[in-house]
Amino acid sequence: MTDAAKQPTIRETHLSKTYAPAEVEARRYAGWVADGRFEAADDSGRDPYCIVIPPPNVTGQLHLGHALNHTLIDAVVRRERMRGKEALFLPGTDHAGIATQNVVERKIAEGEGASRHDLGREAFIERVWEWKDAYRDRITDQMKKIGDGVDWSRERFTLDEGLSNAVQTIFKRLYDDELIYRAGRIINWCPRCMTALSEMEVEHQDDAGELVSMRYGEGERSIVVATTRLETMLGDTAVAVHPDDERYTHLLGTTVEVPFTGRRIPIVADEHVDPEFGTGAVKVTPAHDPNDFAIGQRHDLESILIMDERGTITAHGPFEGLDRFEARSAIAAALRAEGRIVAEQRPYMHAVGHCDRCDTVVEPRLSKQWFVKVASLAKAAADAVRSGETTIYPPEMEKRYFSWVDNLLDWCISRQLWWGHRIPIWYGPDGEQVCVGPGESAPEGYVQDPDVLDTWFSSALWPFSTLGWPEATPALEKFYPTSTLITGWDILPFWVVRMMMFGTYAMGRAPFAEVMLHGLVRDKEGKKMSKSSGNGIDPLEVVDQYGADALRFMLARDASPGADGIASLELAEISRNFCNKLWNGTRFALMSGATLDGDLPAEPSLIDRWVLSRLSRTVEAVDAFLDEYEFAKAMDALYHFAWDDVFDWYLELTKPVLAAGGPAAEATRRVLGHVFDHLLRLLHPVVPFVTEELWLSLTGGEARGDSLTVAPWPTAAGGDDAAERLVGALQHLVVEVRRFRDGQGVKPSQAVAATLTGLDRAGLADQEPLIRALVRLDAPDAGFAPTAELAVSEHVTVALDTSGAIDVDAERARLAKALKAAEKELDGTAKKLGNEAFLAKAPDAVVEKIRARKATAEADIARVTAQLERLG
RNA sequence: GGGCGCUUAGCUCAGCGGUAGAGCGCUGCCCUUACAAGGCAGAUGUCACUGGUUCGAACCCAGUAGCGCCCACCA
Repeated sequence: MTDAAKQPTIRETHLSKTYAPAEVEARRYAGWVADGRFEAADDSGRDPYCIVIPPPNVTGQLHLGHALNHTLIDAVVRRERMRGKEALFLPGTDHAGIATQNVVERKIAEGEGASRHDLGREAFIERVWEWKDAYRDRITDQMKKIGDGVDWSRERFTLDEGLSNAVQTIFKRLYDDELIYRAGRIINWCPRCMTALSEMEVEHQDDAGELVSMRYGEGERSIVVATTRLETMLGDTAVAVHPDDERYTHLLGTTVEVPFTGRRIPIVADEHVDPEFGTGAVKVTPAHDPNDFAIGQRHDLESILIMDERGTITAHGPFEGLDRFEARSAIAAALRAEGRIVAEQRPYMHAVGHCDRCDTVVEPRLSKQWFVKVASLAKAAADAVRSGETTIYPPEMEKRYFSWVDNLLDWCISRQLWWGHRIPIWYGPDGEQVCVGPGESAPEGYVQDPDVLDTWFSSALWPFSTLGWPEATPALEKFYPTSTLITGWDILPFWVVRMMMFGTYAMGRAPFAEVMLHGLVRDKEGKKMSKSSGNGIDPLEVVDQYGADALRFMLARDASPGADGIASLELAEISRNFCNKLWNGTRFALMSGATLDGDLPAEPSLIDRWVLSRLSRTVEAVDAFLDEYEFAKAMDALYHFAWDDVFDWYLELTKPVLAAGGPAAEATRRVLGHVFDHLLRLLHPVVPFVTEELWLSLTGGEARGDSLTVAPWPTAAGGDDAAERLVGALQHLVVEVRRFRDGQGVKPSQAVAATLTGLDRAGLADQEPLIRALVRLDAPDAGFAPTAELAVSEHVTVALDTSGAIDVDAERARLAKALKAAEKELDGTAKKLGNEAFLAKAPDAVVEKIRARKATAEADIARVTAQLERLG
C-alpha cells in the first residue's frame, strides 16, 4: 500500500484548529435563549424537575463560589432536561437587607458626604433601588457569560411585588397563629449598623480582651466579681452567687454599693453561677447580658440600659458620653484609683461576638423586637429530614442540620433598617396593634412599625414564593416541592433550615426532595478565597481567558458533596486544554467521516466492540456518580474515557481501518459517530458550549433546529468483557514494543521490519495490520535478519531487525527491571499460597486470583529469563 | 467546653479488607497533517505514629501527635 493510501479519507471541515470559546459562547447562549431552550412549561406532560437558585445578593458581583454553585445546578438541570424532564432552573436575586443598605450608605457618604438620614427614608430607598437595578443587570450578565441555563421569564427578586405579597401573607398567617410576637429581650445589637441581629448573624471570634476582678462593698461585707466588660458595671443590679456556695452564705440578702452610681444592689443566690469559676461571684447586668437578664427575671431585678444604640454611655455620672470601649478603660482607671481592682488579666482570650456584616463587636442589649416562635416550625423541619421526605447530601451534614433545628432559639426578625420588607404591624394611638394582611389597610390614625424584616425572612419563602405563592399558580402546582437544593454548606442555618421551616408551615410539605451542600472554593494553597486576602479569582476573568466551559469543568471536576473545591488559573488552563482536546478529537472524527447515518453495525469489529463497551461502562459510572452529586468522580470518569480511551487509543486504532476503506471503514465511521455523539451528550451538562458547537457539526442538526440541550441523555448498552480483555492484551503488546523501541533509541517515525508470532493464540490474529501500524513494524522482506527477539507476552513474540547492533545494555536493564518485578510478584503470591490459613479462610475467588497471578509471574520470569540468556 | 473531619508520590486529591492510583509537576524522545493547549515512554510512596482485630489492613478497632472546620451565655 502506498503512503497516500494509508491516509484516512479526510473530509473538509469548517472547524478551526483550536477552539475559540468567546465567539461560540455568545452566539450559542443567545441562540438557546431565543429558542426558549431553558423555558419550562407549567402545563406539559413531562415530569417536573426544579431547582431554585440561591439568590445572589444584589450587593455586588458574582464570585467563584457563585460560579461553582451555578455550574453544579446548571449541570444537574441540563441533565434532567436531557432525561426528558420539564426542567426549570429558576433565577433571581436577593435584596440582602443589611449588606446592601451598608454598601449604598457608604457609597453616598463617600460621594456626597451625606447620611441616609440626610436623604430621608423614601429618597434613600429610591437610591438603593437604583443600585439594585445596576447590580442586578451585572449579575444577570455574569450568569449568561458562565452559561446558566435559567428560565429568564421567571426571574424574581425578593422585594418584587409578588414576593412582598408572599412575605406579608405569611407574616399575617404566623401572627394569627401566634407564632410571631413582640417582646423585650436581650438581642444582639450592632452599634455600627444600628440594628438588631439574630444569633446567626453574629460571628464568635477569640479576641484578646481583659478579665478584671473588682471588689464591691467594704471590708467583711465586700465581694469580688470578675468581668470582661467592665463598663457594664454601671448597669449592675445584683451580684449573684451559687446557693450552695458556703463562702457567701453570710452575704445573701445583704447589699453592696455599685461604685460611681450610689446604687445599692442585693447579693442573690442563683443556680446559674459556677462556683468554680473566678471568685464564684458574678455581677449581674440584666439589660446587657442574656444570662444576667435571665437571672434578673428570676430575682425580679431592675434592668438598666447604660448605653445608647451607638454604644455610647448614657448612665449619668463621670463616664456619660464616652464610647463603650473608652468607658471600659476609664472605669478601670477610676476603680484602680479607689483600690477596688483585685486582679487584672490581660490579654484574656475569650469569645466575642462580631457583626458578620461589618465586624463591629456586637452589644447584647435589652430591646423590644419581633420574634418568630420557632419550636413547632423547627420540629416540622427536623421531621422532614428524619422521615426521609428530604435527603441531605452528604449524609454527614445531617448532623449539622439537626444540631441547628433541634436547638433553635426564637428568631429575632425585626431590623432597624430601611431597606427591606416593612413589618406589616400598625399601632393605634393608644398602643393597640394590628397586623395588616395583603390588600387590607390599617384603621385610620394608625402608624406602621418603622422596622423591616430580616432579609432571611423573605429568603425562607423562596422555593414557593418564586413559584407564585400564595396564589395557587400552575407553576406552584407543577414544581413544588422542588427537586433539589444545591447550595454551599455555610448557609445551612441561615437559609436551608428556615426554608424547611416555612416550607413545611406554608405548604405542608418540605420544599426539597434533596439538598446537596457543596463546599467553598479555595485557592491552590487551600485558603478560602476572599477579596480581603487578595486571592480571589474573578470568574469572568477565567471566562475571558479560557472560556466558560473551562471555568465550569474546573469547578465541577473538583466538586463533591460537602467538600471544598480548588480553583486556580493553572487548573483553568488544564480544563481549557481538555476542551481543546475535545474540539480536536471531534474535528478529527468529522474529518474521518464519522457519521450518524444508519444504525450501528450488526457485527462491529473488535475495536468497535471495545469502544462501545467502554462507552457503556462510562455511562453507567457517570449516572451513578451524578445521582449522588459526585461531580468530581463523574468528571474524572468522563475525562479518562474521552482522553485515554477515545482520543489516545480509539482514534489511533481506527486510523488504519478508515484508511483501508471498504465496508469495515464504513462500519467504523458509524461507530465513530455514535461514540462522539454520546460523548458530547455526556459532557454537555458541564461544558455546554463546546459540546453544542461540536455536536451540531457532527449531526448537521442546526438546519433542523436541533440542539444538544434537548438531545436525549445516553443510556448504558452493556459491557463487553471479551472485547475489553482482548484489546487490553493488544494495548499491552503495543506498549511493550514501544518501550523496546524507545529503549533502543529507535525514532518513533522509523519503520522497522519485524515478524509477529503467536497472535493467533492470543486471539489477536485479525489485528496484525493494526498492531503493525501502531508501532511501525513493516512486513519482513526477503533479506530479513532479526537482530532482536521480544517475548512481549505469554503467547506473542516479536522478532525485529533494528538495522544494526542493538543496545544490549539498555535492553538488559529493561529486562532486569521486568524480571525483578515478576520475581517480587512470584514471591508475594507464593507466600500467600503457601499459607494454610489463607487457603482455608480466604474466599475461593481470591485464592483463584492469586493462583492466576502466580502463574503469570512464573510465565513472565521464564520469558524474560530466556530473553536475557539470548542477549548473552 | 462540646461536635465533625483530615493526615496516601514534590503539589492537589481518589482508593476505605485481597497486586498502592489519578491529574499537575518532573525526566527522556518526538514538530508522526486532529490537537505542541499535543504524542510516546519513564522515575517517584516505611499510605502520620503506636498497639490491636484478621489468613490478609492505606482501608476495621483503640490510643498518640499534628492540622482544619463548625457550634458554645463560664462572668
